[in-house]
Amino acid sequence: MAWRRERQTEASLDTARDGRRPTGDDLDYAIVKLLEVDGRKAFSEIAHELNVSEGTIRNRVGRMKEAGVLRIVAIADPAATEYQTSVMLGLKVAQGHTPQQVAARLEKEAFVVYILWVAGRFDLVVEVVCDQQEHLLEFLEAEFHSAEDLAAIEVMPGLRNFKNQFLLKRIWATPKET
Amino acid sequence: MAWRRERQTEASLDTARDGRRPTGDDLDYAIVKLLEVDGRKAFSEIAHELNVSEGTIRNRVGRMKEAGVLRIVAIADPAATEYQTSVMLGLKVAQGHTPQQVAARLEKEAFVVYILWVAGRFDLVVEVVCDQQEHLLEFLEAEFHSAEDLAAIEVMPGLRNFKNQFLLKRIWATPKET
DNA sequence: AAGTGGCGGTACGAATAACGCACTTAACCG
DNA sequence: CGGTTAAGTGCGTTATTCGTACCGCCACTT
Repeated sequence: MAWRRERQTEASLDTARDGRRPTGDDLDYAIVKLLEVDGRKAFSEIAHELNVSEGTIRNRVGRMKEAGVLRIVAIADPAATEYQTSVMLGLKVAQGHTPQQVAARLEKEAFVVYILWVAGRFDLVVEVVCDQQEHLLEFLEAEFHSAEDLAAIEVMPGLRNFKNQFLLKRIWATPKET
Repeated sequence: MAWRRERQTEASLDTARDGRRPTGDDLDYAIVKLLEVDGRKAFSEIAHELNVSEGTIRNRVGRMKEAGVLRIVAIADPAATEYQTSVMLGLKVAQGHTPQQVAARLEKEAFVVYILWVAGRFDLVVEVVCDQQEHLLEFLEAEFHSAEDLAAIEVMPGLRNFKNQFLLKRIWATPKET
């Protein structure tokens, strides 16, 4: 869990009331968990459920949104939504480099929507989504084929997507709100 | 897009006022577009922007949620969230079967969160997410290793996920709200 | 062609929730 | 040990949502 924050000192709060309430990072986590089910759930309700004040929920959610770790969005029916197919890449990391390093590099690229470190034939499985074919080719050339930290690249063009439980490929484009 | 509805008869409404306002299906679509950016946007604001009453937005959103074509959820940043690592499968479809057929079969499985038909070494790239290891093994055995429509399976256990722009792996499980 | 039922939109008061701000508490740091 | 900062809380104000009744339109009935 990367919900770590700095302060871990709130054990006091925990015992402050009977109905144990989440402390520190767990609070953020608990809030997210509730919001994942219903993104419009009232802060006051959440506050009541977690035994904290409404203001706290508001602050935490605001902070998380600000920090970019949380977004509340509408999702239209996957069956009704069409998303462009992408490219799947199977990468073998070159000697002297680590999957982490490569992942760290690729992570920053907007076209890269998914990076998974795996065991087996590849080291990394990466999905790239791009609107225009030209961009894609340029991108592959620049970031993959001419990369020194890769020993082998296998490009598997996406032909059709049958299922995608996550979607939401590029909605993140407009981060500012209100 | 499957935003089609029945009634297309509201052309009258369209011209009823100066600031043209979305008609019929377009209204739903416009609402979704706004909510995709900010899932917590006030109905009253949306109403004002689209030149309809707040109640209408409320009704529409409620109906869409009811119908299951719309969900408003929180999404946590992949980098901050830890989700159990999954298994990536590279599948080669057996002679006499098609990727579509196999995909259609796998699509129904809850553990399967992603299916992509690709060109290259594999026919299908499939991601499986599962809480418990045992379930996963059983599942692989039952649905993949003993499947007749597959010629080859390559299992690539996920070691670590560096980026996942979509997430939302299993949230759809609880469709009802409030 | 009038009657009628259903569906969707609107209006408006009551109930709720969110916001802004001042205040308290607790940790951190010379 | 005070000063400083960051987070949580309480509360009055503002804004939004909810409940409900009403209206208009269309389709279907007889």
